[in-house]
Amino acid sequence: MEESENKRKIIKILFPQPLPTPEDLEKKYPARKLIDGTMITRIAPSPTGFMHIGSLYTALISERLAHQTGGVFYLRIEDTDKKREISGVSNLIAQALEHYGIKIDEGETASGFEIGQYGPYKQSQRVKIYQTYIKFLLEKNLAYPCFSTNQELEEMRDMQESKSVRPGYYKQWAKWRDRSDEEVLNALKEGKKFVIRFKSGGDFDNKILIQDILLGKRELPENDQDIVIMKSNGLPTYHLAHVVDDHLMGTTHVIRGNEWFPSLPLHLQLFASMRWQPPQYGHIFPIQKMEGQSKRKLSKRKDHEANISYYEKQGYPTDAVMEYLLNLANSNFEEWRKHNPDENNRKFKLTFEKLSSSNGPLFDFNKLNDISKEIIARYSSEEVYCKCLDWAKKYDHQFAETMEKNLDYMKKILNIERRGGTNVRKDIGKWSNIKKEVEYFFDTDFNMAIDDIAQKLPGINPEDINNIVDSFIKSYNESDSKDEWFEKIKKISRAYGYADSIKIFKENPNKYKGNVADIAKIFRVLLTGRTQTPDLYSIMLVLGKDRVLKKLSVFK
RNA sequence: GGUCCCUUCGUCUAAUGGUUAGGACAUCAGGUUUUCAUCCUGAAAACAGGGGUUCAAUUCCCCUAGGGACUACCA
Repeated sequence: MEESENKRKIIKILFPQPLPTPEDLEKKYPARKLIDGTMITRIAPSPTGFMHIGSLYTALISERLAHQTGGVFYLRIEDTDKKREISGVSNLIAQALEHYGIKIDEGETASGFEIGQYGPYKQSQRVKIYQTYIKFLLEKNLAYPCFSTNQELEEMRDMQESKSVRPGYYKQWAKWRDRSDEEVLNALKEGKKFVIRFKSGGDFDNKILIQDILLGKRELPENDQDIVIMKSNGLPTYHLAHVVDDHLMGTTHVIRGNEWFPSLPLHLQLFASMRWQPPQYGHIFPIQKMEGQSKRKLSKRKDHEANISYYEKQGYPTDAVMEYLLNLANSNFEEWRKHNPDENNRKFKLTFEKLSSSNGPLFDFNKLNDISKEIIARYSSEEVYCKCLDWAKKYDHQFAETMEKNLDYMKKILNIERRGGTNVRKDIGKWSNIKKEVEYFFDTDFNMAIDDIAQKLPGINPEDINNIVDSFIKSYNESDSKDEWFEKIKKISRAYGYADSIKIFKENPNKYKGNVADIAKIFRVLLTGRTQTPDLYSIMLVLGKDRVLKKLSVFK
């Protein structure tokens, strides 16, 4: 009798302020009405830096699954670690999600407003909720205060290591687990710092059977660690917050990184001790990178491509990044895209079954670039112009200015080999490439060194070059049709001992100095400084007579 | 150290108790195109190793190796 009296005292000291009861909270956050198969999913990042490509990946998967099943996808900010938090980042996450077209139904949106009935969606604003359940666990004798100092814990760990026993705070190592209420009261009166620990009933030698959506049936040892559920600053740890929030917010499927897999027994234990139904879990592998001989997780610090803002800075269309990730998630996406080239990728049905359970994939820029080129090739020149301009306004002001000043000219340039025809150009993979691709259209003071030119035109007699250019200039007429224009090129080819078609040249390679492609190459190099460009005729048309002549005459 | 996960072309992956182990990207070589591209065709390229089970194993089982995750008052 006296014992429970003391216990009440302890709880009163621990939580002097009034708290809602678990019943209050159940009423405030009623279970969601679900139809069979509806999924409620979430993304729950911690605002400790930029948004990781892996978070975007899990967000994408979670969102698609929720919305495909008529469910809800929400954003919850896990900001219980005040030391590592970087202010302003939480909204960056919402903005990033919006930027990539991942629609959240609940949580703080990009504009800063919170929507949804199950909020607040920021854990730091839910402290009372967590404390309600911590108090509940204390009352049920499923939790207890622990006054061990960091130093004591460290010493304990060293001891465990030296005896080579499993480290941690459990069983006989859990010093405060079975202290009397008097001792606890005394410690509190002395004003000692404390945390609240979960009192685990688990045994490490027992195995529990779990069912992961992606990994299937697995066995894990029971959790016997008395893990901290409330830190000394009164905030909950991830484990407690996860269990409370995902229960109250009605999450049905938790998709998260597989670094959480080992703590699954703990989470299930917590759900059980609250008598709650746990959600279904799916643990996905992180996107990795090769370093030397070994793979490793994409690191926030070391790898610029870990940060999703990298892709924006580079100017990859958001769809390209999304489709690349979709492709990683379900490899049959590729097949679907092939048969549905013009569909919005939202029409693609993402499935758990196809979600790979293999090791973490290596990030493949070749693949991203390819996907991106295909996507950009499908855009009209108008779209290319607008999207590129949007990008340049943010990341290349000078180029943005150039684009705006030369709006019509720029559109003409971008329109070359892009009018929805069958032979669309696929050489632009990201907006930051465009500048280089159109450079020569603006470079009127073209002053390429003669040596450079000769280098790009090996095997062609410099004197010939001179004469060929001369003949061309003499016959050049800006209003020539493509056929007329090419006829002139052919004529020049013949005049200087070059075959006027590749076919003819191949029939008698020894008869000619080269073929019409070599002649075209001369003009290509002189006009653009490069050997690979879009259609030459179109380029000249867009450049206009003045620029063409200026560029050609520079060589003289 | 302990616990757990993973392993098919360079990369992402498909499939299967019996297949010439399929596709995509990348690479290379041809071809079409009046130039450059696009496009088309083709080539090279993989079941980590060793044991079982089986008429038959890449597929099932075991071991080994390699890789990864976790082992915080971080998430």
